[in-house]
Amino acid sequence: MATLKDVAKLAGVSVKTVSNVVNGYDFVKPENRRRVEEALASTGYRPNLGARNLRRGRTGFLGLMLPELSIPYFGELAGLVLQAAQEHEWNVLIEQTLGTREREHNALSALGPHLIDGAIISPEALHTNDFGDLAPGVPLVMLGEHVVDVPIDHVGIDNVQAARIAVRHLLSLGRRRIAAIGAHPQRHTAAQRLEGYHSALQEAGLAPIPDLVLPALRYHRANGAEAMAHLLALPEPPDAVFCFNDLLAIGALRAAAERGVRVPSDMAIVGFDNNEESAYSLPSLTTIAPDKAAIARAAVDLLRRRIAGGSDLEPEDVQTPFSLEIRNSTIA
Amino acid sequence: MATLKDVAKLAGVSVKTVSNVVNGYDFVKPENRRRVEEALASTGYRPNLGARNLRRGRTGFLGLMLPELSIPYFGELAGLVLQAAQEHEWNVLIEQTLGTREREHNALSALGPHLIDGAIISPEALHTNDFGDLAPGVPLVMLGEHVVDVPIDHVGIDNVQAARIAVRHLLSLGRRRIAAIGAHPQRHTAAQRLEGYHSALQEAGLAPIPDLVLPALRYHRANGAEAMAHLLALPEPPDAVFCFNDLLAIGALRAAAERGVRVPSDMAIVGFDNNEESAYSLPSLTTIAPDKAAIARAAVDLLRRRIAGGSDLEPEDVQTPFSLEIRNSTIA
DNA sequence: CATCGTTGGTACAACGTTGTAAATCCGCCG
DNA sequence: CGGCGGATTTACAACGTTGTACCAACGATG
Repeated sequence: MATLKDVAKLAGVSVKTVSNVVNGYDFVKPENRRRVEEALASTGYRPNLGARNLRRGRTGFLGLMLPELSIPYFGELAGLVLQAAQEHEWNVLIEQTLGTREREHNALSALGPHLIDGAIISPEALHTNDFGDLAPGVPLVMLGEHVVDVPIDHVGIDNVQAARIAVRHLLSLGRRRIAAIGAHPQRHTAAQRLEGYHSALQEAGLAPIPDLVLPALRYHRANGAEAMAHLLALPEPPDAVFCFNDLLAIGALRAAAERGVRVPSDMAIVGFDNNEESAYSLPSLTTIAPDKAAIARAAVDLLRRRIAGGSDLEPEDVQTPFSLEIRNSTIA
Repeated sequence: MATLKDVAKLAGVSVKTVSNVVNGYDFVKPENRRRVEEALASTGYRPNLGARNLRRGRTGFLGLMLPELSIPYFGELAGLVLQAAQEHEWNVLIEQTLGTREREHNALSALGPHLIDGAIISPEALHTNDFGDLAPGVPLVMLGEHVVDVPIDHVGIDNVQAARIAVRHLLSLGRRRIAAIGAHPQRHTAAQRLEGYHSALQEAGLAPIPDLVLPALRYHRANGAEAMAHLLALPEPPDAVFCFNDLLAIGALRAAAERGVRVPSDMAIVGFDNNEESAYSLPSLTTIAPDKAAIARAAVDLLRRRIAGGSDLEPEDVQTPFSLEIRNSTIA
């Protein structure tokens, strides 16, 4: 593997001159530039990024920590983060936390200060005090969950409002017994979506029915199916369900179909995330559609700002837009 | 950020002694070891991996190049590769090629020799001669597509046999007009699956019907829907379809439903990949299920072998197991 | 008592790059 | 022709780590 030294020897100039050519420094005699470029080409020189970064004090890597790439939302988001990072010549190191606090903790400390210039983390189980001693000095952006009392940049959507809009949509269709699937004791986003759900009901003058609010330990399809089965076994089943993500909704859809419950006529369903698959389910899924590309861009931009600007900036909380994507699971 | 030097000064020993403690060298006086460990803890020392790798000549990174993380198959696969790599203390750098030859080319040359110890690539458009000058000396493992005349390790499944089994299954159900969706002029896997399709038909003594073999430029849901629409517009539509991946099948499922064609009674559908979503579609999708975890492990193992053993090893071609997952899109 | 091996420790160089400061070149002005 | 100033090039150090070679102390061995 050719180094600057090899190229320099071949071209008959100093190492630094080669470095200058490589880095686009202006004042190099045309003759020398030509010779160097020739030598560069003939050796197939590639800069050793490790050495370069050691010297420059940057690594050129961003860390991206998320629960699981196999979850469509995160797969889609990761792809967009990769694109956004690439536009600023960053490579991305992805770490899967599997949603456990321990793994999130590990990921945060393993991607030490020297490995990455900054990190984007989508936490599920992290606690406030996990941030203190970990990765000190590494700029961090949180996605989704907003741990309030830690001064960290955050990107997300207005979950309360989004949930409210979803439920209002169901109300506008005349549904009155509206269930919710996805309550969770620890997850902040779950609490927010629940709040939006409740406030929409209240706006409509409806009393909350505790039996219609179902928890979900995980947000997978199986959990949605299970919850829907439970709802359908109630003496008075709901006529609509708001699921806190699309996977839950897809599971719910299946459980309904298995029991001969027709969607949307007997049961309207709304999801959250707008996974690609949701446009193709049968029926297609009405869902809250966050602007994932905007989230990815905002996260990378916040990191850029903080990496450039230092750590004394006020933490920012960026709210990205979303929309309600109306499909056949609510209107045939 | 603390360095070895800082720790050494604090502990009152030489830099190397600290390095020795950090790296678990045996012969350090207990007293000194204690002092060093104390200093290590109090400074919160983290080794600078860049510098360490510069010194050691390895990077600790694997490259993973695939078309798009938002495609479920690749999202799931990437997650498993991450896990397999993590077991051997490798970090993974993911590069999205978006399936274009140019991007695949770039990815291959950008993740230069110094950035990664080896790469796993799932090519879609790469040509034979793209491998020559790129990343010389970087061990490479190819997934899926098998570019035959390049001596590179390869992991995949027996596509011909898998396709044959899928089509045999349809034949065993009494279907006789069996279509195929996913033919593609360049893709090697497409050719193999087509071959399996044809050979199964031949076994059954059926003549191939060219009109029933549909191409797909991309393997997305939309392409499957489009193809199915086309099939249903034929004067004599098929009674079954073998789709070359699950996304095509999901799209086909939807197009069928939109036209009131019942699956499986009017039309049986088989997919390929066993995406998680396919167990939850309506009806659930019969599909070829590759052992993705085995693929991920095999790829990482091949890389380990080659990184350790040198480049003069014979290229290996590992075939991983698969199974036919029978669900409701073929049997109600 | 000289020698030896083991244990414990150190100084130095090197990995490949780039910033700094200093050296050299060259045309041109006076 | 001496010298000035910009253009061009260079040597050197440094980033943080670890391998190599070497030194020192010590108890045991002959």
